[in-house]
Amino acid sequence: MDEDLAVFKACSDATRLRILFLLTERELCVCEIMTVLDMPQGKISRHLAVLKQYGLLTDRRDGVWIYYALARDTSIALKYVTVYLVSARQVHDRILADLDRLRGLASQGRICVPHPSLARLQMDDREDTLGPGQPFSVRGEQ
Amino acid sequence: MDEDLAVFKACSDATRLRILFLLTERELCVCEIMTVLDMPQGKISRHLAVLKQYGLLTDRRDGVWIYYALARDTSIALKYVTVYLVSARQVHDRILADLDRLRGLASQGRICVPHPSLARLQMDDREDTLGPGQPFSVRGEQ
DNA sequence: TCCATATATTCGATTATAAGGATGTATAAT
DNA sequence: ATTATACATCCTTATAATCGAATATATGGA
Repeated sequence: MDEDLAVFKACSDATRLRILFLLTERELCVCEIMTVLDMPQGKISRHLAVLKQYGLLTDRRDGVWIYYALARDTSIALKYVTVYLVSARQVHDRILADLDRLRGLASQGRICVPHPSLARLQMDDREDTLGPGQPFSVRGEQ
Repeated sequence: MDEDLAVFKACSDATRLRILFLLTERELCVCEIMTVLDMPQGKISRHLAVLKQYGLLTDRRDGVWIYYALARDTSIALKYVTVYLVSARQVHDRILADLDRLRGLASQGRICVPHPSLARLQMDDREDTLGPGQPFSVRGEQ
């Protein structure tokens, strides 16, 4: 219950919501997020700390970089919020633009890019939480 | 997107979350909610106003009473939050207790009770948003 | 050891949110 | 008309969240 409340508090900020949407793509380090969102580093770090404290994120250090990823199964609310994120990411223009920028950055290799062997989370697994025939279907992407 | 954010803001308060859980049972008037939650009327009214302003609730006047009900299909986030509410309401002790008190009140006829012909929302319809075999299945209740 | 980079944290100011309590308003009954 | 009920709203205070800017920490390499 309190964890569920924490999930909604974590999601009740526009910047944090955009970060969460980005993290449905794959795990990301701070510099990738701040570049995509074009926001100062301190701001991103603070929001990541909030998200982690509320149990939505895990982090993993790889040398200088710290990669953040969506946590799994830490609360009932997070389960449904994750399904929401995966389903809604192709609906909102701003999120689509964010994801485009993210993919553009990675392909240009302009900033730190995680080792492909380590950086992939099978986020698409989480579609399975929804039954077939959903209005905001995830199939057909990528 | 902004509507989605509004939904999460609306849910990021313990009192409002408890109100939303209560409203998965059926539409309710203010006096029912304040009695079940044992909170002052002004506080409940203010939270209901917030929920309505954020698009989560509809209201309907019936004489002296104003009945609030969960809105439907006003945003993507609300769709998933509603599924969450229906699925999680039998998991959290505090929510179970709230719902028990609500049913107890109604059966004792101690406070205003909506006309049965008007007061029912087919909230169980919303289970259909989830596929079968969910961890927090709704089937088996009532 | 010294430096550059990536990230975290602190500080102070601003703004947002929530609560209690008092008051206002509509409705219904007498 | 008056009164009671159900609800909304305003005001004030207290607390918490957010931000920009600056500073601190940790890592890896020269």
